[in-house]
Amino acid sequence: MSQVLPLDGCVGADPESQRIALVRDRVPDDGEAGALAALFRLLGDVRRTKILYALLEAGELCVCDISAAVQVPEASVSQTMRLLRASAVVDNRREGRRVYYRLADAHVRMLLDVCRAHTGHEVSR
Amino acid sequence: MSQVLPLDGCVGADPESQRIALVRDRVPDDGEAGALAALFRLLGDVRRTKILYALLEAGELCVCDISAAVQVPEASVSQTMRLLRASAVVDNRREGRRVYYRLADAHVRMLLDVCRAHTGHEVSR
DNA sequence: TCCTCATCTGCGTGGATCTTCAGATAACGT
DNA sequence: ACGTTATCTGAAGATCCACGCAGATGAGGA
Repeated sequence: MSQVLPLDGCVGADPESQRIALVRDRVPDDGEAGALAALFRLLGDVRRTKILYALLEAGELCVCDISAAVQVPEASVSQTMRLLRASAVVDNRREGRRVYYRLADAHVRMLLDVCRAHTGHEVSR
Repeated sequence: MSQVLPLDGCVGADPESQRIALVRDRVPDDGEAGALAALFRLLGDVRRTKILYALLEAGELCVCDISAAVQVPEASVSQTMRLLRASAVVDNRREGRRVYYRLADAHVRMLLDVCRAHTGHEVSR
């Protein structure tokens, strides 16, 4: 493990440093920050991003449909969906030999919308 | 480049496959998906996540303040901020020998809020 | 001008992650 | 029960990226 930082530099004993101490206490700890980062990292892949936006458009798709929609081998899609489902980003529903996937909740849809808005490729609705 | 997939599997010529074709056209292309994924990936790191939430709390912090708040060497913070600034996730302002960073816009703040809400660590406001 | 402090940059290494292949499992129709 | 189709799983190889050090740059004060 890394030793505690000396806390030198421009930080002194002024009221300013007390403000920093307050911020330090409110910053997410390793556990929470890890969970938050894991969610973002899950969305941070071109293939997964395409799949998620396909689901955002279509509402519900099975593996072979996703494969056709984003031009990715079915085995890869399946593996990707496992990751997304493990982190509750998507839900699944079995119907016969097909497994249909959909975005898990409104939070995920909101993340996708806000991100697209930020990058400027906003969709005219 | 990768050859086009055979499009076999469960996809036929039914109206269903036409729906899939429509979805395929609306899925972000490699360029846009790359930009979207890059933004998410940028947020998908424990260190960066902590820094961003620190900025969300504090509003504006200089490199040495961030270093103290998240317990990370200043050089590492500096390097991290360069990445975040390159993708317009944060803005910076120079004042004397200090450089103050802040979250770039409301979109970023919204992403952080929604993500925190999804992981269940919601803040009481 | 010289010195100090805050910040920035380049490089090498280690670890984590994505991709693909090949086979296993599950469900349906006959 | 058998064969076919859709989906899932495990492992190996290649790739990418973060981390930390060590030195460079820029700004301010004496």
